[in-house]
Amino acid sequence: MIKKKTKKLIKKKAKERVILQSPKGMRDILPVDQLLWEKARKSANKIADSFNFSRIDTPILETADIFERTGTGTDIVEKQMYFVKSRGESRLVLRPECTAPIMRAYIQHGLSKISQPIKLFYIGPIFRHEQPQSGRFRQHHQVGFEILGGNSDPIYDTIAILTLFRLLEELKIKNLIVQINSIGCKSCRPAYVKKLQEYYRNKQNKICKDCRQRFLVRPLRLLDCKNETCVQIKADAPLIIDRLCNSCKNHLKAVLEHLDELKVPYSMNPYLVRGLDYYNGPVFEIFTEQSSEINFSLVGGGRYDYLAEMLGGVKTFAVGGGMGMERAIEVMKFQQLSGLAKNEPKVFLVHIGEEAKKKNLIIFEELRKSGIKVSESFGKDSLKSQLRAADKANAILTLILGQKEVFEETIIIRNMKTGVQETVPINKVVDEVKKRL
RNA sequence: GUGCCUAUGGUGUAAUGGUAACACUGGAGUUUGUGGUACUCUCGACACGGGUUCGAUUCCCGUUAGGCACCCCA
Repeated sequence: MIKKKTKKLIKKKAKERVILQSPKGMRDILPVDQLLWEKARKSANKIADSFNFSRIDTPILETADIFERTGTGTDIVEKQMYFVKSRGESRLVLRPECTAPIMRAYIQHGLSKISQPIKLFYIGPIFRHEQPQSGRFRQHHQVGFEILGGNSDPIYDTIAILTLFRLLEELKIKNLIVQINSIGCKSCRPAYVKKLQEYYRNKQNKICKDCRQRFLVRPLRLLDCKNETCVQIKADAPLIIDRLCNSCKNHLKAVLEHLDELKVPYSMNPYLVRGLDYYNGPVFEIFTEQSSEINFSLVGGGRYDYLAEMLGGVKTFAVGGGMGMERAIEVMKFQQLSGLAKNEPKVFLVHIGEEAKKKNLIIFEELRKSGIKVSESFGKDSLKSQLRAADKANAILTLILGQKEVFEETIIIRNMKTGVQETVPINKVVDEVKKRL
């Protein structure tokens, strides 16, 4: 007994360290993955630029209000927001999405007063307290494109879809398909919902528990259920695309025609709905086909003409969508499309002796200033280990400086591929290196 | 939030009721001024807490994290 206690105490003392772990569902992005992230960010910037979207950054914290006003009845807002303890009285949350904050900024800064529509894009982290899974995190990053203001021309829906589609293409992701649906507007959706509820009313005892809940709160979600009997019942349920008003019907039709002309592959998904309440009209998601391992959507979006009013602004036509960066990167890895070239050093510095090391520091600066990427392992002293390091760094040339060379004011240039070495005057080293690269 | 599965060095894997093996990686070296192959040496782990036991990395419970499904979503 005593023995055990003592032992545990010793063990405890030895292990008296904090258990360091990133919070659940939140990950470090390590150097090995940064190339992919860099690629994703660069591509987003490139696409944004070519489609004339301007960058906007909004705070990571927002007052809870703006989400609560725009997402009543949605899980994202009701169950998944992170509240931040702060000194003031305002209730702050980590943003669970970016569309509402951007609309907030649009209203707050009077962006409706400049030429419309205004095209905005963003890249940043968002936070949702949900159960992590592959492709699902509590902190994830989205890049999104929003078109605010102007009229509700279907061409803008098309551009929103096209921009995100081209971004995925730019990331070399293959087998893309857009899924599209329309969820109607204020004039046709209520009538449809009524019809849907009528259909389900006498089937209450057949559908699952969740669906009975949905029946009351969010009837559109009835169409999302994967429960076996629910799926059967769903098959005969009225579909919203059959009951759209003329305006919504024509709007959707126009978008589809544009997509046809652009040869963007799409399929109608009459069961597609959105997680947030402010959407109307066409909604879309983008998937990759064929991979059973990846069954999540990479992009989601739609039209949200009611959002501005919900936030207390005037009616503003708007459409947009976002791409999940983690998911896109996951697919890039899965499809092995990484083929990204690291910017590797061209020249490696090797020293023998203290004098040479000092001198090498100067040469390091000279080369660096003249735009040559140079690496070293100043902390190692043996020639062998330094050359080994040069090899691992994939250097093209290695500059070897020993005592003899310091004395003679020369330096050895070694071609790492051929092994050929030449001795050159040290004051011409930059030119000599450039000549050989 | 619910259910099921998992947890051993940095990575990928072993084995065991008596404190852990292998490979890769990292570090040092193979007579000291020459890398990429080979060889030698070396650093490095039983997620955390509790219980059963003479003794737990191993069995049990809890926590945490990861995976999968549901919910939902990018």
